[in-house]
Amino acid sequence: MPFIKADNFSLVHSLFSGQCFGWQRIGVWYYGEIAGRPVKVSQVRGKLYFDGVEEREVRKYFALNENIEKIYSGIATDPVIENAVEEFRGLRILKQDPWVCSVSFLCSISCNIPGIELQLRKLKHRYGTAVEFDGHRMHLFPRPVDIGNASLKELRKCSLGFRDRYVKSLGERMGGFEIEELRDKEYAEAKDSLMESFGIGPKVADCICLFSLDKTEAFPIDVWIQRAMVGYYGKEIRRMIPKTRFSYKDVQKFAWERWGKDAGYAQQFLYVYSKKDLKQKGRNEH
DNA sequence: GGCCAGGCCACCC
DNA sequence: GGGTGGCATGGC
Repeated sequence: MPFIKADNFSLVHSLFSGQCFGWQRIGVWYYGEIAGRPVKVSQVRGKLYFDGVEEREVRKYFALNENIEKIYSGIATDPVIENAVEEFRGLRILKQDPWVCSVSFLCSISCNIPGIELQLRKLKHRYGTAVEFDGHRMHLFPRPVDIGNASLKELRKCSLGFRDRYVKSLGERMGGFEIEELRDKEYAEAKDSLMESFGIGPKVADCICLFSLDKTEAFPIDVWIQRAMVGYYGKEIRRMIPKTRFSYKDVQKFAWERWGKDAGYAQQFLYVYSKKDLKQKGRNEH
C-alpha cells in the first residue's frame, strides 16, 4: 500500500473539524472521495496510507505540501490559539472540490453537522453514481447537471428543506461557471463571484473560499465563531470597535488585524477548540 | 415538545 | 447602508 510521510499532520483532526463531510470510518480506514474518485486513507503515526487516487491528489487535498509550522507559529500569538493549536495539532485546511464544498455549505445553512451529513448522504444516494470500491458499494458526489435538472419536489426528499432552491440554482449555474478558476482570483473577487449565486451569502462564500479555493484569509463567522470571538476577544475587539454588538464585518476586521493572511487557520482552530470548550462549560453548569 | 443548528432572502427603515 | 421575520428539517 502506498503511503506519504506526513509530519505535523492529523488525519482525524483534519477530516472531522467540520470543514468537510461524508468521510466514513470502516476499521482503520476512512472512505471518501478525492478528485471525483473513491478513496480510502489511514494514518499510522507519520505515515498516511492511501488507495484509489494518485499521490499528487492526496497531497493536494490534505495540503501536505504546505509549511504548516510557519502557519501555526504565525497565528499562535495568544494563549487561546496557542492552546487550540496544541490540542488540535496537525489540523490542516483541506483543498476540497469547489462544487462539492459549495453544496456542502449550502446544506449547512441553519443546520447542525448531523443534519448536513444526512442531506449530503441522501443527495449522493439519489443522484450520485454508484461505484464498487474495495469491496464496498459507494455513491460518488452528484454532478452539477444532475442536481440542476432535478425537480425541487424530488430534491426535498433529501431533507434539504428551504435550501432546495439554493442547491438547484447552483447546479444550474455551474454549466457556465468556471468555479475552479476562482482559485486564481483574489479573495475579494472570488467571494463576490460566489455571492452572485442564489443562497450563497457572506458566510457560505467564506467557507467555500477557505475550504476549497486556497483563500486562507477568509474568516467564516457562524454562531459558534461569533460566540467564541466575543467570549475570548470581546474586550480587545471593543477596544478597537467601541460597540455593544459586533457585526460580521467588525469581527472580520479584528481577525485580519490579529491573524492576517492566515486568519482562516485561526478560525478553524477556534471552531474546534471553542466547541469543545463551550460544551465542557455547559456540562459543568448542569 | 421546544429550542437550536457552520444563514440567506425579502423587506423594512 | 444596517437591522429583523420567515423559512424546512432533524438532533438533542
